[in-house]
Amino acid sequence: MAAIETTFFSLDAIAASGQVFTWQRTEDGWLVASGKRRCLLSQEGDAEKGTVCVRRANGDEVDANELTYWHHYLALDTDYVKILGELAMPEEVMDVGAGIRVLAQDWWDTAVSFVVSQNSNIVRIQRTMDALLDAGGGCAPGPHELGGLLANDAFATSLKLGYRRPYLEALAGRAVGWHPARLDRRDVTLAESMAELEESPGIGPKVASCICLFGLGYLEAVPHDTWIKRAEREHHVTWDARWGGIQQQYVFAWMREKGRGK
DNA sequence: AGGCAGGTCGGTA
DNA sequence: TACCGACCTGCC
Repeated sequence: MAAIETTFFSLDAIAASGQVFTWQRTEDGWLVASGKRRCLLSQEGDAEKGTVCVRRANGDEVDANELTYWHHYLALDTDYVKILGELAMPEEVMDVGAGIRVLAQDWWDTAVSFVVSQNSNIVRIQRTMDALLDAGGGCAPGPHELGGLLANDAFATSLKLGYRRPYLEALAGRAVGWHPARLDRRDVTLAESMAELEESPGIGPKVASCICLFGLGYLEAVPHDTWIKRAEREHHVTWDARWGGIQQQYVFAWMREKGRGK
């Protein structure tokens, strides 16, 4: 099986960070879906120094092409030693978030996940996404497929989307034969991508910034959720212009860890 | 028991 | 522009 030496990397920390809802825990690792691809990931060692094993979903070897894809997906082609060094976050924040990286997810996966996520909680979001992954044969249903699934009233009701259902239907309809311009051109600004996404009902600034950060590679995008607003209010946090999104993930983990206590 | 959860929308000032 | 209540659901 393909093995990758890692530093500043933890599968468990990433899985718990609330940035991805297309991972499912298995006996000895994670069954991961991204777009129409799937793989099995496991890790030995810890966030500071470890080894990640990449296999096909059926346990077989991956070829070089697939390995390159997952290497990028896991942000292992990004220099976190440099970035974390320059972000210079307090040690306490670094410790709580140890091993978190911002994944390079499939944009559609993130669009579906974060429309589902609005005003909800992580347990519930994951349950809905698990049901969608199952319905999609292990991968998130594509736009056309999702539209069909949601048109089935019994299935749609079983997802318990509440008022998010029409939002997801609108997203599916809009994304048939369409994707953000960012995927075609590198020169699309964050503001332009945000505006483009916010044309879809149910996508506001928070969800749009999550899609931009997790699914479109804008590492400067900072999703403003309730925890982050509190961090700004109570701790006067400011955001790095280049990697604010990475910083946000660490602050998010730190705030949630602190919030658990009280 | 009931506030709150990785928000967004439409209405009001 | 800025603020407010409503909104499905169910965790904690």
